[in-house]
Amino acid sequence: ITVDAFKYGKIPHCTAYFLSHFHSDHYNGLTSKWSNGLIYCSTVTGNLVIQKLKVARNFVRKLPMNDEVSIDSNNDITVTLIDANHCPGSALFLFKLKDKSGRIKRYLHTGDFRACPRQVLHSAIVQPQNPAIDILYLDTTYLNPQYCFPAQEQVVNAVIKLIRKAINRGELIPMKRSSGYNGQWRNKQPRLDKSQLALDKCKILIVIGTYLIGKEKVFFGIAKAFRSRIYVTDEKRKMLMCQEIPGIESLLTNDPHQASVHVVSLMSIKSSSLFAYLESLKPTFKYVMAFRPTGWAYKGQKFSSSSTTEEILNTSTPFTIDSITPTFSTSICQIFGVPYSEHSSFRELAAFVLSLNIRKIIPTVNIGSEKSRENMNYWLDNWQKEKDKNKNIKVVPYNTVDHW
DNA sequence: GCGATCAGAT
DNA sequence: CACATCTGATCGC
Repeated sequence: ITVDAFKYGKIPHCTAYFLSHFHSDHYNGLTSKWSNGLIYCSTVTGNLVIQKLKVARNFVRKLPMNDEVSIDSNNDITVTLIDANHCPGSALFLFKLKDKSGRIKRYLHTGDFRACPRQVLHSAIVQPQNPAIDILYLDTTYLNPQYCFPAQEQVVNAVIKLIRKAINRGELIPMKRSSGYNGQWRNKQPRLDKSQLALDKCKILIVIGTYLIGKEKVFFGIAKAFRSRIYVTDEKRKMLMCQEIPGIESLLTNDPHQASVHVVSLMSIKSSSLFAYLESLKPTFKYVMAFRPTGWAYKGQKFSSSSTTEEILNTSTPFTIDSITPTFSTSICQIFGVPYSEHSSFRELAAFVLSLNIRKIIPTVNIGSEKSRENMNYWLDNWQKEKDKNKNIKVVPYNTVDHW
């Protein structure tokens, strides 16, 4: 069995190639010519592999979420897919492998994930009902105390409030950029009556930067709040159609003038491109507010190596409308980085590891340098020892199953 | 002239 | 600087 290992071509003795989610750094090497073995993944990821990469159908095995399924004739290998909360179709893989003596070994591979209580509450792994996980392969992208961004929901709500504030004003809100020069501001104060309190009426365009797949909750959330349709390219529409979201088609449009919320590539969120974009959409739009959702956008309080586990778990990360500052701001164009992450924060990694009984943890990200491996192991060892002290392991307390 | 690989930008 | 690309240059055939 391998996970996200397509760039090596045929791997000796590998009979099952698993794909955790549809991001290119994970499916790298998978092309229409693939014939090295069966690919196992979620339904959504499978749809994308067939649609986008044109991999032959008979090489793709779409697996259901949450059910334990056997992948060999002897029933010696089973897998259970758990929603990874990363991008649509992303999954954690729980493998159970029976060895020659009949003992079952459990391996949990997180792929890329944003840890949440729902995952550790899954009947296949919840403590204390389940045996220990022998090996956890962990997405350690933000396993560093400086990464303490807020919940996705909080970020989306703050963005909606910021947009509403601009609508109420009838134009963009003058804001200080985090550093450097801002362009000239006009003095005019538009006056709006109530009928004009909508994005299209005040000609404000909302632009969201995304990759091929991911950040859907940001643009669906904004579109819903302001009753706007969503402009996407035909390419992006195809990607979204693979996700089997009910009623999605009436929300999308390929006419940029028919939607106040536009989804574009993250790379086109820069001032030069946005001015040109705005110009091309005259006179439908006069202003543009652009958002780049990314994990590193948060400048909040940080933990240090002296922080106790209790501090880490109990420290919240406040995020409100006032936390949002533009990286670029003129009277017609603003760009905001918002800490909307699809990887676990440092805190969430702590909560995830502390909620499970794990024999051994193998980090899968930031493993290039010795220094970084040492730092990560420091925290992982701390949390593992913490559990040894308390003996009985249980799920770290939470308010909602959606996030710690 | 094509694909593979890599530096660079965002 | 992380992320997950995308673009453009360079290398090999």
